[in-house]
Amino acid sequence: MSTGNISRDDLDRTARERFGWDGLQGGQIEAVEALLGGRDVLAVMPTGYGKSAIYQLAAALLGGVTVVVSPLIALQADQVAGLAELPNAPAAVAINSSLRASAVESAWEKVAGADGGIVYLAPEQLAKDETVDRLRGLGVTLFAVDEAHCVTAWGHDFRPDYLRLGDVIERLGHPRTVALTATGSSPVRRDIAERLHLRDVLELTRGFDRPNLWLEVTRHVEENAKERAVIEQVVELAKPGLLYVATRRDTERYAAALAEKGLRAAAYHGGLRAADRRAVHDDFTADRVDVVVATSAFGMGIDKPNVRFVVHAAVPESVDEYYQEIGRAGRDGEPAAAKLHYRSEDLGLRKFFASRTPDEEALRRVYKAIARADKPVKATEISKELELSSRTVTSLVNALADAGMVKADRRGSRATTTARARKAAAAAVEVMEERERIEESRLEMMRGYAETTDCRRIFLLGYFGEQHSEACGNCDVCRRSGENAGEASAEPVAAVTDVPFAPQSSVVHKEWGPGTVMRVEDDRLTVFFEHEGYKVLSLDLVTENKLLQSA
DNA sequence: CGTTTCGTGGATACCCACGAAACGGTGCGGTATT
Repeated sequence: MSTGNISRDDLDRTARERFGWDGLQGGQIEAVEALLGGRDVLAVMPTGYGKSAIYQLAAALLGGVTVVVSPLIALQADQVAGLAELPNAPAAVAINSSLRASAVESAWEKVAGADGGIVYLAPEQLAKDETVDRLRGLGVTLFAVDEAHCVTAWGHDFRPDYLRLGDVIERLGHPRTVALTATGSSPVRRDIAERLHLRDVLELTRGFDRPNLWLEVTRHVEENAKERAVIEQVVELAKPGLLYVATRRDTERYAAALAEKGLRAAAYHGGLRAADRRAVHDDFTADRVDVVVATSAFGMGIDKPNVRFVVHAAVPESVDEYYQEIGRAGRDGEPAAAKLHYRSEDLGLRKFFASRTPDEEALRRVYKAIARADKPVKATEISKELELSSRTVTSLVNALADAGMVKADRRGSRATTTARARKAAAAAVEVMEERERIEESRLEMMRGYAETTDCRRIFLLGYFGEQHSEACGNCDVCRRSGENAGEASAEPVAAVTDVPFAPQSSVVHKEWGPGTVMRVEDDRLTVFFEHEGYKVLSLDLVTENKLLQSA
């Protein structure tokens, strides 16, 4: 099929005739046009905005084989089922470990047909040479990465195959690539674009501000008092809603407490059996429960319009994650509440999850084991030989790879330098420490949100690189300042002008190196430094000591 | 980093105080076992 001269009418017609969609939104049209024109696309749009339509429509117009990388097998199954119901949508299959060998064969045959089709794969499938070779044989016309923030959030030691998607894209001859996510601050977006090796990328951000969400933070000193307040609040709020907690045990505890108050409450976490998870998901979708009490496992693929609240009993790991989680409320545009219960002690658990205390000794041993072999060494071999857990080895190998000391793929790891073990380990330690600094700075920004004395929406949008100067009037801070002024409307914050460093501009710090200005206030700057993470700088000190140069 | 659980010592209180140790999130795939 021709890719050069497709008009918007053609797009609309295809959307209607093949998918049964009534109309396309602005960002969707631009994204599809860019893909047809051969550009890569990074689309940042909320769930429910129609991100999947972008690659589905492009797949139909381009023909051939489209690969969709998606993190959860359950989501893939839903997408495949959804496409199967449409009159003339492309053939779609999901290939994963639940299929028998014969089912895998017939799935491949289905997309190898004349019109091609869509193959949903988890990144782990693409880590196998067999899968990549097969795709190369078929010829991939479009590569889509759904929930693309997983590349940064999950790649380093949890699901390392995310980090290797960039290489997979290269090995497939770099077909046009689209990355889709519902949230992502600009450092996250940049990381996605870099890790996936996106080229000539069109970045589209749509539907970011959510003015119908009421934003509120309640601070607590005592854990018990916090728990009581959370339960009382959830009982009061209009249903249905979501309560996010920090641990699996808390999901059970809070759900039991809410049930005792007469609510239909269900606990949800990653440790539940697949069937139970599915049941909670379905019950929530069908309004058979009032509240789901969940860890961060609950959320992806939830597209429910009438969620009236998202309450957090503890802080999540970053503002990126927080925004993603509260974004599940009020999709219907009606008023909804995003309420955070904050104890500074709760940051401790997140700090623990972010900690990556590098073991230099273990790094040296791992590097030696890789360097002395004359062929690639697998993580499991290293793990056995050195009596380290495979998780530990994976994380150490990834650090060595990020430091440029080894090259890792599915066959195993090879040394790429002749550096001595001591030097290689030191470089990897530096990488791990840098990652920990960045993670902790992201957490510090979450503290910043919880403790801010300014309009919460200005803070959130500023974190995502959108400079707003007018207070929103729909958060607890604005309401309080409105009351103090004896006025209904909040005091507008003075617009910041005449600042030498504009938001999103690139700068270089004397000590911390390159960074991007995220937010400008009248007396301070928030800058994201590539190797340090977020830092808040006093504007006076920056000016006096010439700490920052424009880059 | 903070909270909960466990073990011990000392006490005789219908077990308490204290310190050490354990635990804490996100999912894929493939193999072994019913």
